[in-house]
Amino acid sequence: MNTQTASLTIGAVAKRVGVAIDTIRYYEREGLLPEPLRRASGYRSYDEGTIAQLRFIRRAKELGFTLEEIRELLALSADRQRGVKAVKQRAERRLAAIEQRIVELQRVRDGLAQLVASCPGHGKPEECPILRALSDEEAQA
Amino acid sequence: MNTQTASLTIGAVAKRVGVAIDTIRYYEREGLLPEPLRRASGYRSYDEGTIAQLRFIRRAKELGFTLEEIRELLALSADRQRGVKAVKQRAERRLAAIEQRIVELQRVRDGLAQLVASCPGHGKPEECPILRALSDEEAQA
DNA sequence: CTTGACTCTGGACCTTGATCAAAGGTCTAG
DNA sequence: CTAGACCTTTGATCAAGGTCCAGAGTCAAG
Repeated sequence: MNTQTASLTIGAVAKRVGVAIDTIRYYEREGLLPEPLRRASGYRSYDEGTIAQLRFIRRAKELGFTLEEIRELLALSADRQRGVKAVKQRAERRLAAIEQRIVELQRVRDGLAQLVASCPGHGKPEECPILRALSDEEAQA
Repeated sequence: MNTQTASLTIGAVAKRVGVAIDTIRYYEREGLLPEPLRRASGYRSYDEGTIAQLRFIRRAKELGFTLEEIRELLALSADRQRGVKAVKQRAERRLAAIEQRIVELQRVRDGLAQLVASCPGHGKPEECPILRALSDEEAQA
C-alpha cells in the first residue's frame, strides 16, 4: 500500500469535487480544511484525504449544517472518545431545527394556499383576497 | 370624513407597527415605501396609509416573500387592471417555491433521522453511522 | 524558449435585510 | 429657557458563504 497519495493541485481538487478554487481556499481560511503541504513553488499540494473531507463538507451542507457546525463535526470526528456522542447530539439538534422549519413552512404554505384558492384572478384590487389579506386590519389570523 | 389623517413622526409609526425606525427609512430607500411628506423641519410626516403599507410588508414577509417580491406586489396592487391576475400569479409561484422547499427539507429530515436512529451514540468514530455517511465514498444515496 | 494555463497572495466586493454611529438640528414638557 | 427625547443625513457594519481581481510567479507542452 502506498500511503503517499498523488499530489493534486487545487484546481484538480476543485474539479473532482465540483467546487470553486476560491471556495477551497476560503474553507482553509475558515478552518474547515487543514493547511495543505506546499510544493517548492508555493502551490498547495493535496491528497485524496482532502477530496474526502470536501465531500464530507458538501454532504453536511446538504443536510443543512452551517459551516460553523461542520467545523465542529470535523473536530468531533477526530476525538476518539467524546466524538460519537457529541456528533449524535449535533445531528439531533439539526434534526429538531429542520423539523421546526418544516412546520413553519407548512403553516405559511397553508395560509398562502388558502389565499390563492380564494382569489378569482381578476377584478378589482380591492376585492383580491390576497391583497386584502395582506392589507386588512382584521387579517391577524 | 377627514382625508387628512394625523401627521405621524417616524418614531410613532415605528412604534405602532413594531418595526425599527431604521427599517422604515431602509424600506423608503429600497422603494417599498413612498417618500413621505416633510415638515418644515425636514421631519418625515406619515399618515395611516403608511401604517397599513408597513403591515402589508410585514405580512408578506411572514409569507416568505422577499423584499424584492414585495416591491412587485405593491406595484401590482396599484395597477387596477393587470394587478389582480399578476398578484395571483406571484402568489402561486411563491406557493410552489415553498412547497418545493418543504419537500427538500423533508428529504433532508428523513436522511438525518435515519442516521440519528442508527447511531448508538458511543463507540469509535469509524463506526458512527453519521460520520460514515458524511465521509463514505459510497454515501451517494 | 515560448506560450498558455495554472496558481499565489491580499484584499475588495457581493447579496439580503437590516442595524448602528456620529454629528448635528428640532420639538416639547416643565 | 433648557433638558431630554426625537429627528436628520451619510456612511459603516453585520452575518454567511462565498466570488472576483490584479499582479506576479510557475508549470507543461510543443
